[in-house]
Amino acid sequence: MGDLVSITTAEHDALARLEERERAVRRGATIQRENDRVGELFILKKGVMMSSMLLDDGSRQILRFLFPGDMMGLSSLAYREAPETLTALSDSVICPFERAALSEIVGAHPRLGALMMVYGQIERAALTDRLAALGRTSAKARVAAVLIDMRNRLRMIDKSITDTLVLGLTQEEIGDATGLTAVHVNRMLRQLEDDGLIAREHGRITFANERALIREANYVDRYQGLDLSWLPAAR
Amino acid sequence: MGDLVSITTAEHDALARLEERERAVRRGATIQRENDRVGELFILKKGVMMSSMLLDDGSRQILRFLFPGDMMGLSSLAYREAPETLTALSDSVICPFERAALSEIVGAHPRLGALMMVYGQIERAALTDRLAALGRTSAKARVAAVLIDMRNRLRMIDKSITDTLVLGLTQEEIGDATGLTAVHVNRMLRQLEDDGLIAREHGRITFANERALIREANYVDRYQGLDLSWLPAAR
DNA sequence: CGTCAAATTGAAAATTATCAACGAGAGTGG
DNA sequence: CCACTCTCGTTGATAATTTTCAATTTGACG
Repeated sequence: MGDLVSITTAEHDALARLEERERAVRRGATIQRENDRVGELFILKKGVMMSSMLLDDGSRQILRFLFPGDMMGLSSLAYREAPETLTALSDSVICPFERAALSEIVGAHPRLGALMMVYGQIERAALTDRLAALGRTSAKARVAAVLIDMRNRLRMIDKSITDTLVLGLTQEEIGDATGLTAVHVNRMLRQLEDDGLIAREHGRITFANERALIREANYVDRYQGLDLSWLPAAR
Repeated sequence: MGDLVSITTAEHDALARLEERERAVRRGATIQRENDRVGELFILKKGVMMSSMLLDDGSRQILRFLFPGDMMGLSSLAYREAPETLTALSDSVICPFERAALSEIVGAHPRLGALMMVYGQIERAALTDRLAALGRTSAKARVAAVLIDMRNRLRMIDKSITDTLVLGLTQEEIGDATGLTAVHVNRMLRQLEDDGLIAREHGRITFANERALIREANYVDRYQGLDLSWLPAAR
């Protein structure tokens, strides 16, 4: 949240209290399973995770990739049972906390409450972008969008990333995020490569023509264009 | 919100202040256009509306259908420019209000702030369900899901609706919501009819086999299974 | 070196889109 | 009251996209 607006010491301390406890999570481990009774909320401190849903026929839809600083399991605020599954894509560190801790913070620091609403709207915009992508864009565009999104969000943690990245996703995972089969993801990656938009060597992807890739993907960066001028003063 | 939890008089009055101004909107009219500078937020008081996005190639994705009681344009809380378009599907009445009004309410009534977060999570779950549907279910299932969802949400306003409803959507609109063409929506409706799951006569749809329809659609009602026991006491 | 998950490729099948035509019903102006 | 027009729904034929199935190949790692 500190990336959105500058935070006072008191606010910082309040947020830090959410991160008092830490828990390491291994790649592949699930910390919240769909339809299980919900428990804690989490902040992702280190690593990459994903939120997903499983359908009756066994297929999986990845809803969102999660990066350090993201809050996870907010559905506990509304539901008795979790609507989504949370799984680590890399070895990660999470900070579990209670719903009550959130209530307290928002009570004591109204501006942080407002920031959470902002955070919620950014997430919402990201979800609706993906909805539009799944509903109305080609397989190639959807794969391109995942690549760009991954790059941008990884860059928020590690500024050194520019046009080359290690995805850390299998083609099956890309397929589960884009609503495609792993086989077709493979073909789309090859097409993007043949078109000269990307280059690949061992799981490392280079953006050979970033502008064209962004155009191909219909990509909009939802961490841009924010307007936080209305936020209440810090207290 | 009063449907979620019982509301005190003070809370009720605070919310009523958001609905002081009213504005009638004609079917087809747009009250917020994508990429336009955002202005007010709205509560839908009467009628049915939709939120949608337009893609570069001119195709449209309907993100969500909106019913009385829904808040609209919350993206103004985060963005300078609107990420989605808001359009009336029937003659409607909306109540515009300012961001500041929301801040005040949340400041004065923490429990209403918490309820807004709950509301946000319900919306989120609805969006992720649709994401999974677009990514991983068949055309027939997606069309069935729209029918059931419409029925359930209309029933929240009008309890007399049980197994028959007037959709109020063209097949093109159903297509824009499900990521299909109008032609294919037509064929899927015919299939659902041939399968004996629904019956149709003039735009009126009857659920002939509700259980099978829900199974076909993979439908989960996100207004069920809420847990609001953690909410702070009213103040 | 052996093993196993992941990536790659080809061929065939299934799903969905596109194109084109026609019909039914609702308003509109003469 | 009668063309006329327009949107919406319907249907058939064909094309494009994506999946499925079945092999291989590659690379990482014990």
